[in-house]
Amino acid sequence: MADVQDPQKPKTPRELARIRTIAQIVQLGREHLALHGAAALSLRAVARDLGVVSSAVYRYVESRDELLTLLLIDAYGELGDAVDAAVEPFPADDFRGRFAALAHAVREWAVREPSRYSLLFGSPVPGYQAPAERTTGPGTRVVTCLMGILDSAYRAGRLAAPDAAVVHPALAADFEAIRGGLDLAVPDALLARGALVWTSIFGAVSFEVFGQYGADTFSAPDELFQHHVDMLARVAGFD
Amino acid sequence: MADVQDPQKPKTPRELARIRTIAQIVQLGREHLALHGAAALSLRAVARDLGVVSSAVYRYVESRDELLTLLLIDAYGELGDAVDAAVEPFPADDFRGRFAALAHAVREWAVREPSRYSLLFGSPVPGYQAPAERTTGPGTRVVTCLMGILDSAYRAGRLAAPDAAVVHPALAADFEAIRGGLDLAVPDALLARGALVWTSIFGAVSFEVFGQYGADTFSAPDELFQHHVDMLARVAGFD
DNA sequence: GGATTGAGAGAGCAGTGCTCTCATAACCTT
DNA sequence: AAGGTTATGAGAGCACTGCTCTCTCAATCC
Repeated sequence: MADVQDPQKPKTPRELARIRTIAQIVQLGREHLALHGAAALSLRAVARDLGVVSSAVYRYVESRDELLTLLLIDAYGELGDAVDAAVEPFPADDFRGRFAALAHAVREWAVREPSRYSLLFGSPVPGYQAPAERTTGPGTRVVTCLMGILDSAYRAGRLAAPDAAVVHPALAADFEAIRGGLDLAVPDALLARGALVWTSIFGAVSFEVFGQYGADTFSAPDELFQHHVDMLARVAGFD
Repeated sequence: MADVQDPQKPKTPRELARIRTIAQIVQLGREHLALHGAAALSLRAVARDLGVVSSAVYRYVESRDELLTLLLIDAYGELGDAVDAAVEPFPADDFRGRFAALAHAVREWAVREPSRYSLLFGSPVPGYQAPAERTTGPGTRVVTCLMGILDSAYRAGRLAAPDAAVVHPALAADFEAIRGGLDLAVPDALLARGALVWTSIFGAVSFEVFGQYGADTFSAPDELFQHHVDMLARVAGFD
């Protein structure tokens, strides 16, 4: 039997049909997610839209949580693509520009896809725990990109020196692991600054998307975010 | 009939019993919320714990959303109390200390009550819209406290001057409204800095509570947050 | 004491996730 | 091409959800 793991699988028709059906389910799930939100995502409703009885869907998707995981990966991928596409046009040495592009790309995607952003960065769906081994890869694309920009700027000598604040020794090992994992050169203090900037971007986006600012507190959210990004670029140490 | 609005209502026994029952329902809801999370909050389960059939609960609580609103207000109140209690012991002119106390109080409450923190600052529960007129009051206690600290520091001349970044004119009206509403004196640029610090604190707390940092990326989350607060105090302009 | 009213029970509707069995059609092998 | 295998979908069913309705009864008020 030749069912050793050959990378070029011949794909029987049945396998192809299966893949197509799963893609349809994910697509429908994506629409339901965008329309009604994560917790309202119903396998039965997806089945109805697929023109099939609910139990049939379980042939393709193990459970509702499994579908959520698929949609999670799907959304992480799109966000990562959006960020990459926004950063790429800027010259490699325009660190500030790339940083600002990243931040605005995150925000724009979040505003465009609030339900999917909520799935990624909102409160965890109750009873659902994302399987780390399948989601950490796509889930770390944005922070990897951000840290890459910081690191390049540091290597180019274009990142302001760390301020007085000393990084607590208990964090040294963690930072060293991050540095190793992402192949970075930035010292601890700058890495900590990067982490703060990272959380701040998502804090600002989440406040806006989740409506924490209040109904009509800010009539010009674009300009508010722009200003935040300006300040964060300064915090990060760009030029 | 003397049912004009007299502030000292005599409280008939029935009214008292009703209030007691509602308090019991909220208490049970709080426990369910803490244990199983917001979306898993079930009126039927609360009814079971109350030793009563589900329809009976509807005599006291209009709907599941109504119960969520009660729990929302409840949680906002507790968070506000925690923050106030943490800030209060510091001398009125130790602005940096009060600021740090506020930040740590938020984080500690969030870590202690992740489900309730999620209800307040996580993705909105699907299909549920918090009634602004009942939640904005308790919901703004923390930011009011923060802005109060900033404002006091500013009035005392203990807040660093704003950096070069110019605040976009489109934001002027919004900032003016906030200033008026909270009776503040801080100029736009410092208010914007305050907003950034505010979102950054909650961004960092949310990342930690919602597990966005990754499973065991940081072995010393306390020290990481401490460092973030140090940096944010600098950003805010304390001393 | 009698009328009123509020509380709880119970049935019921429409929806959910998920499991099971059964028939059938598509597929692969000989 | 025939026959065995298997993936697929249907349907029933269980336990749960929110919520509505009606009915009964006891507590309260006058």
